Amino acid sequence: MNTPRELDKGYDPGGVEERWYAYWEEEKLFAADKAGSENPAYSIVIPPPNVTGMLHMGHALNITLQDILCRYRRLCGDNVLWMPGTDHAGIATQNVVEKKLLSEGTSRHDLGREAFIEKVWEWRREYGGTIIRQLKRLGASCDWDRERFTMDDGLSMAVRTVFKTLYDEGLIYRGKYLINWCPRCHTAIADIEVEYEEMQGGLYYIRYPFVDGDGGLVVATTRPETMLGDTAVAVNPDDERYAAMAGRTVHLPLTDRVIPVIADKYVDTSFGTGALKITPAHDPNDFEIGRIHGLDMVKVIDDKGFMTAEAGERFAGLERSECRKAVVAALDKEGLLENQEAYTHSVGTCYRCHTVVEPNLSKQWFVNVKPLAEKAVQVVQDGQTRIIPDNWEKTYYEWMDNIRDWCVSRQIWWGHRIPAWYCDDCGEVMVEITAPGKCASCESTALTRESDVLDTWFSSALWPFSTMGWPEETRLLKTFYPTSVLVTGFDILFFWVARMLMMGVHFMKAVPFADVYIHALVRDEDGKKMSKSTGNVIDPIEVIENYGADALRFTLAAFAAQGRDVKLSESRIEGYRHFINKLWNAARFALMHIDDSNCDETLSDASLADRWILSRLSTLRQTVAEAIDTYKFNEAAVALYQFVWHEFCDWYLEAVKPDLYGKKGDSRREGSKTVLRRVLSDVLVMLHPIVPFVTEEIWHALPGDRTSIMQAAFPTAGPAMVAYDADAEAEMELVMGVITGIRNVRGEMNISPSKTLSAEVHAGDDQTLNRIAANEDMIVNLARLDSLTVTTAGEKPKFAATSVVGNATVYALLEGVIDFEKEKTRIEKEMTKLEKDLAGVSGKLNNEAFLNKAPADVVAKVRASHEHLLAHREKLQATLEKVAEMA
RNA sequence: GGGCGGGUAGCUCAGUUGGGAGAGCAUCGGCCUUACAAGCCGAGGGUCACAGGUUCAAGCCCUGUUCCGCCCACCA
Repeated sequence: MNTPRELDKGYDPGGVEERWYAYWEEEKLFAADKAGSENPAYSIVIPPPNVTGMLHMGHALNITLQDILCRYRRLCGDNVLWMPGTDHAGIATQNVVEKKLLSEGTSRHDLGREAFIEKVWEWRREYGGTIIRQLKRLGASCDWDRERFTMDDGLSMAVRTVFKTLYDEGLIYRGKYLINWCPRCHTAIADIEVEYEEMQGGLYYIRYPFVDGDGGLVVATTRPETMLGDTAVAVNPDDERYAAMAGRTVHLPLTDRVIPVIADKYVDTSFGTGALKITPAHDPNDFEIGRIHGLDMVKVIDDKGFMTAEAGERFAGLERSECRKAVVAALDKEGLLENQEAYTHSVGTCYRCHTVVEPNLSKQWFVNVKPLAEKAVQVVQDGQTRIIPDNWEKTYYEWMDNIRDWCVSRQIWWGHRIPAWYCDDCGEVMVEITAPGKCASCESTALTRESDVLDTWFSSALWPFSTMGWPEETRLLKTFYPTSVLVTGFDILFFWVARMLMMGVHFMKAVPFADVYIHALVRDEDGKKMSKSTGNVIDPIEVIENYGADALRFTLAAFAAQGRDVKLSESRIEGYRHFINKLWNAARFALMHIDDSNCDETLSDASLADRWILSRLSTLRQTVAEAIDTYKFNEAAVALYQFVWHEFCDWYLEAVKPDLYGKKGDSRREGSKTVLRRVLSDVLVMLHPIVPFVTEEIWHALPGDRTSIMQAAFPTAGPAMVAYDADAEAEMELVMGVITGIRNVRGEMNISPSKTLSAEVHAGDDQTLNRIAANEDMIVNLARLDSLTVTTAGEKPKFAATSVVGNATVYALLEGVIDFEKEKTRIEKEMTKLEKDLAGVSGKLNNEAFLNKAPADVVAKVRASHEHLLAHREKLQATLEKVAEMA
């Protein structure tokens, strides 16, 4: 293909995106570890979205940043593995499928465990691909042939191996403790899965009459229904009001039980009445006190949130909130409710369904994570894993230092079933990777498998190595573990990142990732976080349909400043869509001129504009590479935006038009065509990680046989023509200044762009004179002049508007047009600004301390600036006087 | 109670060896200039939350105050 393909007038992402994505997949361009690859390995494991998930802005940001890194690294020649997959999301998925069953008039209990699990797999086959398809629409360049699911056989093997190993090491145990119970999901949940919400409630003051003698103790509680399970009242031994009462007994109202008054320093004398009711089976702190004092544990609320028989005949069977009302009414009736006041406090809720959790006594499996946490803290302290931005390190340490045992068993059906078996005959507990045939103790074959499954995060914690084939020693592990970076939001720092570090260090003897890049959270308009379950999500797919995936990606990248949350605005996305279109049109223009012949790596004839844009390009190359290397995605995006729009389009393309439209075969024309092609092609490659679709589309319109832009190389120090050129930059700045000065006059004086002007420049030195004279054509062209005269000095032309640029004074000749009043105002305005700058600079130079203590280069800079300002003012002053005469 | 982040143009936000206050959108004025009106050329707009300190020099470093947001702990 020798002639450039013609591009449509405006960029329409529809169609283009699907076409190129299909092409990339067909060509296997996302595949890692292609045969013979000896290149440096670079790997990322995707934070696996829930299989039930729908793409939200949090995903979009997360995926975009990873995709930028992966695409960039591929362009740099690395052997890149981006491991994709989804999470089985135990509770979330079970909820979804249960809801579906409900709408079909059945339930999981009707089906039974096995049939239900089969239903979930069916659901997964039918709907589980949604989130993956959505990631693809965003452009994610994962190695899809390696896609994993946390319930895959291989991952299941990893889970069982880890479980057994930790059990054998004594780090996993089973026991009856007070855990957080969700009555709706009907399962235990871990401490960090409890979300606290402020709620309006009441504080109830209840009198517990003494058994011997008159009076009683009054306690305050927010949960009167739990009093039915009280087994003591505690007072602080240092509390003069109550100390003597310890050891006495009280009647537990509404029951026929008698409970002791005990002394414990835990009691806060300043809260409520200073006397605390103790319900060991339904409050974590009471549980602790109960253990210390050997109190009975009376469970009055069952697993579904209803009162048990132990709550007494009057209340058994009531739902817990109904029971609260009933208890309050009963107490009131018996005259034992002393007082009742409104009270706001935070209440724990289930992070999945936001039902109020019930602390409940229950037999569960736990991981003793402390020993694992210590090692995981160490590797961060050692710098084996860097957390970026590093202020998250503190949060990480804080949590790890105060970590408590992790309750990993869940009373649901969907998930990794705990690999433990109980002997029906002797009660022996066996933890094995595969089912034991008989009891290790009594040889009975009557074994029952544990019915609980594992917390979803247990399998997620193994993700960096389980996806690569562990416990097998695979080539994948050898090549790509530890991974290069983990990109994630801080909301799952504890849920996921910390646990991966613990498991990775423990089982692989190596950190799971060298870097952890923590990005901001995309919040909704109220500043609340968008969550999978609350449904307050903005749909990125809609944004993609309205603006294109590239516009969304560029916006997210430009927003991704470290340490700040993202609040998306429609107008911002629209602005970046305009940028995509700008790039498109610049390419269209370029393609009108470049052809197969201008691929030269050397330049025989370069104009100032050519040398200047190549110099700017060399700086851009460094800026972009450095920005991506340090996860400053916004800096990369902004630098590219600035270059493409305001340097390449605004100046370079306009400046080279006369050359391009010039005579065929002219060396200047050929030179510019070569530069044009070089810049466009380099910029496309640099932009590709951020906006993959439009860059691929343009890339293929370039002349010559093209492979994918994904197979191009990120611009490096060669070729020689792309180099920093201080001289070109200085000269171009002067020329741009002259042009801008004249344009400014036009604007301020309301002179139509269609009216051509003449101008005169008086240059103060030879270099300035030569530079301006050498670029007369560019100035005439871009300032829309009909003629330009350049001299070393001279009188100010009578009818002229003036601007001062460097060591030159530019006069736009305006005979018959000039409004001297206006001109006077214009110059005075500039003068005011100038005086202000001058005052600042003079102040410094008059300050001896500054001259003595500031670094020499700074002083020199200020001196130079001072001289420039003085010269500038002098020129303006002279002009102003002349203008004032005319006005 | 502990910790973290933030307060910069009308809005959304960039801004690190401390030395020039910036971008996008919005606003105002002028343009169909053959890549682009999704565009072009100009312009206006600031007590960098407040108060003190360090420094020759502070949006940036330190202290205090205040407001907003988030996380953790406690919550009888």
